[in-house]
Amino acid sequence: MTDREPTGSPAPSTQGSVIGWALAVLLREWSARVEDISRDLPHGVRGYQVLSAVVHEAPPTQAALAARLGIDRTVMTYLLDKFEGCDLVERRQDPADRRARRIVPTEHGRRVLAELDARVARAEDELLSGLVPEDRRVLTALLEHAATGAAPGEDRCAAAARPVGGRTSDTV
Amino acid sequence: MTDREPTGSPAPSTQGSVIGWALAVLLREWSARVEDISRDLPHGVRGYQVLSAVVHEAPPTQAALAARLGIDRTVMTYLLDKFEGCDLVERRQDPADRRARRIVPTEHGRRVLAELDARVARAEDELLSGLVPEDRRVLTALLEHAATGAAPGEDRCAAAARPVGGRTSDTV
DNA sequence: CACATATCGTCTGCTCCACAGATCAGTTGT
DNA sequence: ACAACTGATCTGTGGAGCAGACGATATGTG
Repeated sequence: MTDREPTGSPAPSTQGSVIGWALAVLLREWSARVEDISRDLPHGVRGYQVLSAVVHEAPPTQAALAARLGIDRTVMTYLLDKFEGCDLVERRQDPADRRARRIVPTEHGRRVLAELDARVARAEDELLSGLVPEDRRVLTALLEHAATGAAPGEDRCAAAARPVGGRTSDTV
Repeated sequence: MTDREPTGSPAPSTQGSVIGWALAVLLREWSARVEDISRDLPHGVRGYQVLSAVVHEAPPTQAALAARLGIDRTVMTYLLDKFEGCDLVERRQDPADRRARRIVPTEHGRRVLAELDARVARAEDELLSGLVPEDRRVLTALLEHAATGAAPGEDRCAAAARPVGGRTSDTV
């Protein structure tokens, strides 16, 4: 009986991890909408993310693409298989390194993505309809900045400064 | 071969959906860290979210809890089974409606969550280490606001004002 | 040049988890 | 009292992801 509750909500929802819940809710809603939009793509949301990364980021290799999206290599394999089958991307042997495959979008893939991007932009705008446009821009900018800083491969060592050992074992 | 597509799009600086990628990266990193922290809990990250919701939000019924976290009812059942087995929560029959179970945390559950919350707070702070404290607060506030507005069940009708019909049929 | 080691992509087997459907218990309306 | 509904649980199934092994290529070393 250390903390005897005052019978009722002691404090509003300020305590606890708001971030985790908010991220989960937003990503779930975003995924649901984008899933709805990119229903024709082989793997729905994931397919959109892959195609978007291929076109906009132009990752040098298949592994780099997988790493950026947090997808396993083996998954990326059969994912791109279907993409090739749908004439959205092509696998070309990199002449410099014949092990690697360069993933290049086809013309069809570009057109499809352009259309999807437009619709996704609208969906995102609707998703954040609770915020005034100014706040939407701020949120997007901060989100991108935070994600860039938190993405694996950026500055891993910063995490080692923590007292108790956290996630220093699993991720190599 | 840079995509020069003068069709409509004025080619904004960072085209493509930044939001989706950023949300995915942040949630993935958040989950990895919280997974590491709440390794003793039955279901890792999900377990933390459930326990957190039970304590902080005190949802009236099991179904409400599931809805808030976006978890299926059937999943919630065996999830709470393990939680009861670990003496973290209790299922009590609601005297008003004997079908419903009130999920109440045990004293042990409260203590465990308090400790986890502290560690998660530190992890979140580290996750957003790329932002200055001021921006962290802004991001958290906007995130919560956006999630509250976008969460299903809050104001669904606001979405119905859109021109083209999008996901107005599937979700209950 | 021969050899060892690392990387890239693919394939295989396994496990685990989420969703659908049926079921039981209890409530509400007429 | 009966029907219709909701809350929670149980069961079966399918798919998806991960670990591990494998062929192909590149690179470093003596």
